[in-house]
Amino acid sequence: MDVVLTDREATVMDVLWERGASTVSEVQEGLRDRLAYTTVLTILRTLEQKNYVSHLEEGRAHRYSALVPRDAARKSALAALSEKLFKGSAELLLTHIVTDNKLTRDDLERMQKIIDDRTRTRRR
Amino acid sequence: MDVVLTDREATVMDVLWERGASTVSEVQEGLRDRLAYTTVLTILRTLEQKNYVSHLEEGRAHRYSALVPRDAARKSALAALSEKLFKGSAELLLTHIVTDNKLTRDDLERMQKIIDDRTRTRRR
DNA sequence: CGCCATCTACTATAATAATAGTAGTAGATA
DNA sequence: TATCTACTACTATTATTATAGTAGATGGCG
Repeated sequence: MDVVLTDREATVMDVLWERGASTVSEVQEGLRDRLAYTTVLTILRTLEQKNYVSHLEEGRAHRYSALVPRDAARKSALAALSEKLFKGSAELLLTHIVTDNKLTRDDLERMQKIIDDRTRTRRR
Repeated sequence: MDVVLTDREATVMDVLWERGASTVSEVQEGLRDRLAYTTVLTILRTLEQKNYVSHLEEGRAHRYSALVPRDAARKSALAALSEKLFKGSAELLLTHIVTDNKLTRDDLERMQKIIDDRTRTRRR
């Protein structure tokens, strides 16, 4: 499943992923930027149209919940970026991450471990 | 410097990065998708307006060249994605890459080596 | 030297994103 | 029960993206 989110949509999905099913007001409160109530509602509608969220009636209000898992969104976005600027190569992408000068030796060691673990649990 | 490219813009920049300075026709030929000449021109204009490319007159034609290096675009895009879906964490991002099931053991080992090398040449 | 092909400049259009206002409804409350 | 207020539905606006057409200029060729 391909999950394509705009920046703003991602921030809204984040609220749903973090808090779970939420009403429009709750999402609005959960956002860092102060957006109009109707703006938040519009975004949720768009997301619903894309089938990324659904809602249940709850009294007069609607309670929205994420239909797509965060990981799916992450995976899609990574794949898209890799295609767009890294010739579809995960390795090239990783190389860019690890050659980032902001990373400390500690960061690198933790990354090392992440790959280590993965290599060990990998079946082939 | 922040380099934000749309998908299509990225494919055009790719041609410039690969072939070096090119005329509109050359870019058009270098693109996988067959776009109208004027479409390619329009995209180059947009990129010029964003200061990502510049051009020199060459006879009646213009020869466009990239002003931003590919690495800068990659870095910007990675940072943006990390912010958007990975809470700004490079590690989280990396974790997602390496847990991708499409990666073979070989891929992982090469990644391992990339980090190894980086760790060794790292000053702190 | 006149015409044609090639180029740029300008304009256009449909789609999507980001943001929000207005109208109308229905539950809660005084 | 009448009113207020929170909530959704619908509409609107501005910006950007993606794509391309038309007009006008110009250089090369026959």
